[in-house]
Amino acid sequence: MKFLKIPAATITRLSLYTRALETLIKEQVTVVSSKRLAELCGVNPAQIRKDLAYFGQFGVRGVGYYVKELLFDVKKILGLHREWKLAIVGVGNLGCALVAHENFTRQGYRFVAAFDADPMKIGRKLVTGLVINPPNEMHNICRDKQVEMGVICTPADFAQDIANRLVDAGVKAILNFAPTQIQAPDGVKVENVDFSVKLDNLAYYLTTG
Amino acid sequence: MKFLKIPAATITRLSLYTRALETLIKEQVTVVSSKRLAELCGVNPAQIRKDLAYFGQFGVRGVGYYVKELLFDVKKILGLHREWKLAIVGVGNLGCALVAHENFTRQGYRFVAAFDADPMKIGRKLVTGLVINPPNEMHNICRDKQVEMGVICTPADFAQDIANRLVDAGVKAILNFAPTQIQAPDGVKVENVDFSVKLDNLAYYLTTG
DNA sequence: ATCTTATTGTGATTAGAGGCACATGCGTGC
DNA sequence: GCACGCATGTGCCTCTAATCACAATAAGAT
Ligand SMILES: NC(=O)c1ccc[n+]([C@@H]2O[C@H](COP(=O)([O-])OP(=O)(O)OC[C@H]3O[C@@H](n4cnc5c(N)ncnc54)[C@H](O)[C@@H]3O)[C@@H](O)[C@H]2O)c1
Ligand SMILES: NC(=O)c1ccc[n+]([C@@H]2O[C@H](COP(=O)([O-])OP(=O)(O)OC[C@H]3O[C@@H](n4cnc5c(N)ncnc54)[C@H](O)[C@@H]3O)[C@@H](O)[C@H]2O)c1
Repeated sequence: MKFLKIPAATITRLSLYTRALETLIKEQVTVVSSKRLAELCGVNPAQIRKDLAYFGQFGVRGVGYYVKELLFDVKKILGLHREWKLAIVGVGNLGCALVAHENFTRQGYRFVAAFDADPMKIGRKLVTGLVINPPNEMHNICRDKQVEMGVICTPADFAQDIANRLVDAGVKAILNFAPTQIQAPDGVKVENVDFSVKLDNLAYYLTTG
Repeated sequence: MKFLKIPAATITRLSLYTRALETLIKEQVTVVSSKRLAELCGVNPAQIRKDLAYFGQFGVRGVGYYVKELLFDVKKILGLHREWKLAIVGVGNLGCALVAHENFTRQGYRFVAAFDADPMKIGRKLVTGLVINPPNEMHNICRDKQVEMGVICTPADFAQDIANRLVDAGVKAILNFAPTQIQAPDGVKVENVDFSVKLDNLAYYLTTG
């Protein structure tokens, strides 16, 4: 089981499952069937069972899944049982919103470094107390603070350069908000968050049906 | 051709192609091969040709695609040849960043209405001059201003309620930033933008490889 | 202890998307 | 005006992912 290649879509769904499970916990639900969970997540029940089957057996036949246990297990699979250290590059409108967002902290994502090229911003403190540093210190600071993930919130033109610096600083995972395709060497994972693409999808839908 | 079912992934890629084509125009490139475009977008050349083939023939054999023409055609396919009217609900950190974002305007997405439940915010003007209205005026204002897409930037607990109101106001497309699954009737398209899911993907990658 | 009921885990099946490879056809040069 | 080179458009194949359907099995009732 462990050695099968796991679809990327499965990982994405696992993330969704953790959310649904967290709301179930809030609602004091202790046991959930794949059917019910599937409804909450908008997927097929068999899909859930199969997704989980990649990693082992977590349910009880005839009963379902114990919510708290399953949440624990899925979080562990995803690597959410520990804290992750992030750096943000580009503390503009979007960057500030991200740093301020307290859900991330709750989930174990912590911003431990911030960078911006704007001389007016360097040295200033964010609401969280984080000091903004110049980009040329990225290498040293990221290594010092053991940054594991980099978040790019600069204009698109600089994104590739920033990515290179992050990689150079030993960062192996990048979340890119700039609307551009970033090249990274093997062993470095890049995820893009792209609002306009989503809007374009909606535009297409409204245009064509 | 026109009547085949078109994969969602194709639409997403078309959006990527428009970006690459726009940068090519900036670089004064007039003709591009599927091979070159594929490199820029990080996809397979045949994929590009196939994606375009769903909608017609746009290239010249032995030559490639005329950049400007192709951009025009792809934009038209996506419905980006016109302006779209958006409403934002929840003008917090993220909501403000979105409204302030000038790329959207450049692409033809225009925020024509803003809503927030916070009494301190109602009546205030955003940087764009847009006035913040209370949620109970959503129905009338959206209809008045002919809002076509709704953007949800409220905390997750309120997202479904907001979505219902938007649907009620005739909005047929919703971009949801709240980390929750939204139910909408047939004929209404919901797209989710979910940062934490992307972070979770990175966490999984760093944990498992 | 056995039967019933519910729901998992999974092999088989179906659907679909991506990639290959070649025939098609346009432009250029001779 | 003809031949050659080059990149498109597309049929076919492969591979992957999603769904179905059922056998395995746990809990509770009789
Ligand atoms: N704001 C949005 O809603 C939104 C939506 C979609 C995409 N994006 C993308 O996210 C990115 C940031 O958007 P924003 O609205 O925050 O823009 P912004 O202009 O408010 O902020 C950009 C920040 O990056 C900094 N910066 C510029 N060059 C830099 C460099 N080389 N190194 C470090 N920092 C640098 C600037 O000083 C500024 O603080 C852009 O690529 C934008 O296209 C934003
Ligand atoms: N900020 C981020 O980086 C980030 C990242 C991921 C997800 N999100 C999600 O985006 C959403 C907004 O995030 P944010 O950081 O802007 O939060 P925020 O708290 O800064 O803003 C939320 C806004 O919504 C308003 N609001 C609350 N209830 C409302 C209602 N019923 N009707 C209308 N408005 C209402 C609030 O008054 C506030 O202005 C949240 O769901 C959050 O989880 C944000």
